Amino acid sequence: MAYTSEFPFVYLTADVVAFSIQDDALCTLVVKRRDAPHRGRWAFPGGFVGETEDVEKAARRELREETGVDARGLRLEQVGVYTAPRRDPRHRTVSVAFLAVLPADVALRAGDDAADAQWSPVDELLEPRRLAFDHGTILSDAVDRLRRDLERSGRATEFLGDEFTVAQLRRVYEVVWNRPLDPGNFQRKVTGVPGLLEDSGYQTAGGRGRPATLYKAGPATEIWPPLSRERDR
Amino acid sequence: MAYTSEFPFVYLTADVVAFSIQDDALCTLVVKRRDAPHRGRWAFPGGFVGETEDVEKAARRELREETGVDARGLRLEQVGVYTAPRRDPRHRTVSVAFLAVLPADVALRAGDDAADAQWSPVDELLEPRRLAFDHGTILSDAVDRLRRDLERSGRATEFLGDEFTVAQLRRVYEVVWNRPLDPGNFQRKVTGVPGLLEDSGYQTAGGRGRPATLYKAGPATEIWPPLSRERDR
DNA sequence: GCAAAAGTGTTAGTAATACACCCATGC
DNA sequence: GCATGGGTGTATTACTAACACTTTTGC
Repeated sequence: MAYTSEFPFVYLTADVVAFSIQDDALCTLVVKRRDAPHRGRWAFPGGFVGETEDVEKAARRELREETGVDARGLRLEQVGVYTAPRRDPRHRTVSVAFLAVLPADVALRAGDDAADAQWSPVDELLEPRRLAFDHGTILSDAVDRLRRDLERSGRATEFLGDEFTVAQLRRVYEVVWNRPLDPGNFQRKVTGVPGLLEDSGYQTAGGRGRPATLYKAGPATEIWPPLSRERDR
Repeated sequence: MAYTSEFPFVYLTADVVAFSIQDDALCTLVVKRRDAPHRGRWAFPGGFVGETEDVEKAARRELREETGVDARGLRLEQVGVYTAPRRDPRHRTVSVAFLAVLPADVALRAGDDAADAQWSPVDELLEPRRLAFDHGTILSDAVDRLRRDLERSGRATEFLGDEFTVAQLRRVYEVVWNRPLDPGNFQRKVTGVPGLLEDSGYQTAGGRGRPATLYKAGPATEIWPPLSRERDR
């Protein structure tokens, strides 16, 4: 027994909701729980924060340990904190949830703490009781945040590799927002934001149709005016 | 010594950033700290969350205990969680920050835990070292959130009483955004959002100029298209 | 009447939308 | 040639922004 306290305390954990697009579906990285509670169910990679460890750093560490994804240089964004008194039946545990975006081709490797790690479609995970603890709520909040982010930020490029076409970027938006976008208007919009996309000088080759310009993500982080996803609901 | 743990733990606190407009300035409710650390400096009302207590409930309780503000029915919104290992020098403490909006005329009463409670202008509190702990960062985040909220939500009415004029509502926006708005365009915009404002049937009397219609907040919670504050920076 | 504040009209510019159309490639 | 997807042109509609103008009060 190593720690004592005069006051009630809580455990602090960090969880990572890592998105990517697999087979044209928005997916998140989940690991199968090996131990009780919720043994055998899926959960987001995450775990206890070290005594003097930064929460964001703990999130990166857990992501690497449980899934093999190297999170150095990955942008983590705080989604929220989950604090319900009985959300973990063992002891009160407060979880800080982070959102991350990964390209489709990252390599996975299940770690020691997890029986398995895999990409699962968000649609399936949002069905009742698919996820352990309150991770369904966390996922729902994270998806909302991601959808909003894409309106004003250039984050969508993080779903893609270093070089990509406008059509690939549009596909990201269509999958995340679950609605079709007009190819022509999208093209004009994103190429018109100063600093958002940089022409790599290369083009696609070998596909059907006219070759497309390959772009790199530019220095701009904000899209103004924002892309609209709601106007015509 | 009441509590023991095998693992490192943290204390959980809830803090409330309560905004109101006093003398045409955006203010937040702060209390003077009676004890170390940061004795004598200003901090947001807040404190430890009870063992089985909901965090949001703790926030309401602390607001009432430390400032005398009755927080029943008040809308609290999570701003974020603050977790830096040394943010409290005594022991690692994780704070969940909430944002609230109050009308200008709420009654204050300093509570047991605080030597004093008062409204202070945000501009002053944002100066270096005015606030205890990392409350300067919390305030900065809360102000950003508030400014964004006003773009799309009808929250601005919470700064006012039950009945108010369009000019008073516009003044709220001008103070929070710190920029002038065109009276005519603002009028058209807010009265044009279905369900945002409801005509109370009354008018102002006794002031200079033409009497204004008194409105009540309507059921609409979303302003679409949003009010724009950035287009012409 | 005059000042002041509420509220409306008008116009120009900007952006979103829909969709026609041309371009460049594989086959 | 034809199909396919990349990319541009263009008309319509919607909204913003600027500001002139009318309305209704106190003095």
